[in-house]
Amino acid sequence: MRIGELAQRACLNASAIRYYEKLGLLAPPHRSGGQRRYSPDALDRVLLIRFAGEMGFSLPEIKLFLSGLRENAPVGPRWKKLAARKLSQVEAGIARSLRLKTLLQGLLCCRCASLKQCVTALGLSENLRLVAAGPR
Amino acid sequence: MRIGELAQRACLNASAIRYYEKLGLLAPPHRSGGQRRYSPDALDRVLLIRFAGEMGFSLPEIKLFLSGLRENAPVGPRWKKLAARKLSQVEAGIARSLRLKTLLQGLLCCRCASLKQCVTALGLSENLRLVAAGPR
DNA sequence: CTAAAACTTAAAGTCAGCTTTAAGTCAAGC
DNA sequence: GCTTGACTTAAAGCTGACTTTAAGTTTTAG
Repeated sequence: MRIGELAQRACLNASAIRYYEKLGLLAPPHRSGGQRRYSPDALDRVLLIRFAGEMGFSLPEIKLFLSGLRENAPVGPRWKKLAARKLSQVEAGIARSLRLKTLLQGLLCCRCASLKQCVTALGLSENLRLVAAGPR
Repeated sequence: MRIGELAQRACLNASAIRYYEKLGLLAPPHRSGGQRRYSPDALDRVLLIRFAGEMGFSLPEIKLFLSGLRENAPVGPRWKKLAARKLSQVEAGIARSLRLKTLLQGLLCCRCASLKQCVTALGLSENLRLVAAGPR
């Protein structure tokens, strides 16, 4: 498989594949006449990287846990630890977003004469601190 | 009030205040010997900007709705429209994060022999599309 | 009066995750 | 053999919300 086909199948730009390789997330493949040729396994790998990315893991984090990933190896404690940490981050993000939602709904429904009044009427200085204490 | 005091009271860096001024979110204040001097109202304005920022509005968006903000003017339809849009974005983000949470929990609890098996066993290619269809 | 702290500016740097550009090489179809 | 499209590289550019830097000015405390 050439890089263009791999990219297309993974719904990525070819430059992203090269970028992953440069970062060490993807092993340098065989080359034919200077051009990269990929085995079908590479697609799995790329999809796994994308999947982890969608889960909110950064590329260095993905590199970290893929580096310990052997073919058919059990899901290790390192991965579990990372995933648990990410889970709590996601939960914190949800909690924060729910507070935001409540605030936005409050602002949308209120009948204050001005936005400023509205903000103070809702006692947002307290909520502001809660909202500001987001994830990451 | 000098810029340092304003910044401290708003829990910001002074450079952020100057940045807001440069973007047109904050009116250029009086100057004494070339240095900015702020009225107490400026603090309200800055806090309102920060608050909107915490709500997920970008600085251009904030500029847009603050530009129509008059002292004690009623909350206008423009603001309502922006806020409603932001609300739906926040809701979409929450929905996405909840799916992520479910997936992470599934991955953490499963007993698959390998991460790759696990990912395919959970039918993540479908969820992947759902998760990928996030806000923004 | 002096030293330090706070201020001024424009421009460049930071972070992530890529994309774009420039200038060139390789492969495929006719 | 020639054209077109896919590929190669390193380096620069993009977004957003600032921060940092460098070099200079003003204010304040002692």
